[in-house]
Parts: sequence; structure tokens; C-alpha cells
Amino acid sequence: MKPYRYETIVEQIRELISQGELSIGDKLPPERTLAKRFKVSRNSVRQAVQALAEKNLVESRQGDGTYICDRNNALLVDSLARAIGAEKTRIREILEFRQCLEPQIARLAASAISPAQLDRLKIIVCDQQRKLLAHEADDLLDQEFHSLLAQASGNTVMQEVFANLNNLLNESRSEFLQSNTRKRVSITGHLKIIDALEKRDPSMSQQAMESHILDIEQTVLN
Amino acid sequence: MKPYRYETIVEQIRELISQGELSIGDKLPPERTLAKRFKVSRNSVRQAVQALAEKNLVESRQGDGTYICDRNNALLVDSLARAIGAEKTRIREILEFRQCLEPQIARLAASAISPAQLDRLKIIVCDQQRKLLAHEADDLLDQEFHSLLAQASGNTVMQEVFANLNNLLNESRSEFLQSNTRKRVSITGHLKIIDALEKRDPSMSQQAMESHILDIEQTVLN
DNA sequence: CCCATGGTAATGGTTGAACCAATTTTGATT
DNA sequence: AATCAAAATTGGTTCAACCATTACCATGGG
Repeated sequence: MKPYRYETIVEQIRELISQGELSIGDKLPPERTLAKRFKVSRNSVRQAVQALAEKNLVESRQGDGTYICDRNNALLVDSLARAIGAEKTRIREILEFRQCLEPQIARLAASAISPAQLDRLKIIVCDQQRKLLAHEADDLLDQEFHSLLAQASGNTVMQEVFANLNNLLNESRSEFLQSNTRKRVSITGHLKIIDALEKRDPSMSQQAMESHILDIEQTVLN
Repeated sequence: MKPYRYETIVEQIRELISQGELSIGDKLPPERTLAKRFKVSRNSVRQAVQALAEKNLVESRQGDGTYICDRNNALLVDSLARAIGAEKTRIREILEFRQCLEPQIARLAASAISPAQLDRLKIIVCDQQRKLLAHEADDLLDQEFHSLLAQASGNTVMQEVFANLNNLLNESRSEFLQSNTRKRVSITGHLKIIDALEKRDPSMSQQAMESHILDIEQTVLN
């Protein structure tokens, strides 16, 4: 995947930040200056700035300049954390977040899930087992399982938040995961959840999800 | 707030979708065509497309075209819901989501909150009471209270998700809220939460938040 | 001395045209 | 019919100019 021009510029701007050359509240250099500095057209710089603005990391004021936002500094913290190498903290936070949300989703899904969705969940776990035996990569099956559950809750906001969360996970996944033990942990957890959902037992589903994520947490952070 | 050119174009493209002229998986008309059709420069069209791509609503392939994504169709669902006028459903979903997440946040915050943050919460509620008596608008105080709580949980992912959620809320707030009864509900709920946090009692905090959001739900959806 | 007022420069927003790069389509050749 | 090369289509990038808004500053009146 060749990155687009503006994406490399986004990275360069982030470097300026994590190298301390710029910090929260500061005004970015004018677009024309950045263009010369990075040896690209002003248009590409603008694309990068717009991408950052779309994520509320930066705010442009016509006639004034572009400022680094103080709110929503999570992604800045993230790039900082990446620089320091404290990626595990972020993983733990993501898991903590999931520990809060997903059991509740499972609870809702127990009442709302359709037979077709239940079948789809079973298919996913089947595929997981197959890939475990065939020593293939788990691909996105785990992610798909949890996303489908959010969908089964019947709440579009859940799905939306979850989609965003997946983006976060994709950012910082990669090295972790994909061991055989983790695959097994994932599968046994999913089976228990499906069992609870099939009985349409909300609190049992909630509990199954709770211990599932706890298992993941221990496997990943051991 | 005068909207930027590309924002109005994003809206126009969404209209094309919700009017059924385009649907999931379809290829968008070429940028040059859209530019003529909307009577804007191709560059502005490209800004709009990039904004949509940034949210994974659309995917561009050089030399081929721009396609509407099937995944992450939440925002499409949203614009559809808005078109039908089913805004209440969305509100209910957002509250259901908060009902899942926020009590857990309160639970975490009970252990992690700092005295300074606790003071800040008290100040917010004071301001709320003042504005209630002075018959002024609640502004963003309620939002600030809940955001600060997410911050007090000590988890940056929480804050991040919450910031995004606020964007959603801002989208669909406006007409609702702002009645005097709702202000009172908000304040009494917040006071109980602060009380529980001060005792550093996780399950009491969780419970206080649970009934607080339940109150909001009943007030807003009655 | 202060601070309004207006002009000027700096900065982001928008446009149009041209060209590059990747892909699809077309059509001629074998 | 299959294959390959040329052409057309489409998104990606650059450049140069201009518009709209804001900050800055010098000037002059209180």
C-alpha cells in the first residue's frame, strides 16, 4: 500500500509534535511555509490539515492560522505514547473500555438477536476453529464476531462506536495477538457466549462476555 | 457558522444516497462530473470525497472510481433516519449506549478521581444551579460534567470515545432538553454522583449514574 | 497617554487548468 | 478466440492566481 502524499504529511506534522517542536495550543506554521518545508504543493498540505481537522486534532481559522486542539488530545497522547514505547498502556486502556461496554452489549443482544445472526456467529466460530487447525491467520474473524454482536444489540450507535474502535485497534494491533493460545482462548470464549445467547439469558451472556474479555486481557498482557 | 463549501457538498452527496439515486456498493459519478453538477471546483468535490473517505463511508481507487462502502454504514443509516424523521429512535439509542457505558465509567472514576477533579465537578454543578436560578441556558455544563467524569476514569480511550459521542449528541440535540424540569433532574443526579464519588464507593457511584441516566431517559422521552 | 480607526500584510479558502499515475476499455493483430 | 498495445477514463498532484477573514500596526483624535 503506497501511502498517499497527504498521509505522509500527516505523519510529518505528528513528528513535529512528538519531537516537541510544536505542542498543544500552538499555531502551526502557515500552509505555504509547510509546503516549501516538506517540498510538496500547498494543496497536499491542505489535505493533511483537513484530515487532522476532521479528527478534531487541529482547528483552522481563516485569516489567522491553524491551531493544535487541546480537547481530543488522545491521538496526540497516542503518538507520544508510541514514541515512548508505552503501547501496552494503550492496549490496556482499550481492553478496559471493552470490559465496560461489551458485557452490556451481550446483555442487550441476548434479547434482540435474530436466529440468522446467531447462525452467523456460529459460522464465524467454525471458521476460527478451521483456521486454528489449518494454522492459518485468524484474519479479522474475532473482530467480526464482536462487531456482529454489536449489530445484534439492535443499536446503531453501538455499531458506530464499535466501528471506530476497530479503527483504533487496527492502529495498534499488528505485533500482538495471533498466537495459538490466544486463538484457543478466543474460540472457547465465543462458544460460551453463543451458548448463553442461545438460551436468551441476558445476565449469563453478560457474564460470559465479561470473563471472555478478562481472558483476552490476561493473555495479551501477561 | 457559515459552512465550508465542501461540507455542503458532503450533504449533497448524502442526499443523492438517501434519495436512492445511489446506494451501497455503487460507484460515485466522476469528480469532474460532480463538480459541474454542483457548480463548484473539482478541488472542493475532492475535499468532500476525502472527508467521506476519512470516515470510511467511501473508498477511492485511482484510475477506477469512488465507491460507497458497505461496512460502517452507520452514518448512512443515520442520514436515512433523519430523512424519515425518526430522530427519537436515535436519541433512545444514544441514551441506551450511555446507559451501558457511563455507569462503568463512574465505577472506575470512584477509585481514580483526584480531589481537584472532584472540586471541578462541584463547580460545574454550582454553575448549573446558578444558571437554573438565573433562568439562563445550561450551555454545555451537563456535557462537561460527563466528559470530565470520563477523564477522571484515567482512561484516554474513554475520553476519546466520549468526545466523539458528544459530536453525535450535538448533531441531534438542539430542540430537546433545556426545560427547567430537565435542569433540576440533571442537578440532583449530579449531586448524588458526586456524593458517591466523594465516598470513593465504586458500586454506589455506578448505581447513582445508572439512575441518573434513567432519569434523563424518562424526562427526554416521556 | 490611550485607544479608536483605517489600511496593510498575513493566512486560510476557493478556483481553474494542467499534468501525472493507475485502471479500464477498446480494438487491432495474431 | 486470445493477447497485447494504444487510447480513454478516472483519481492524485501541482501550480498560480484570486477571494475572505483576521491580525497587526501606524496614524490621528480624544
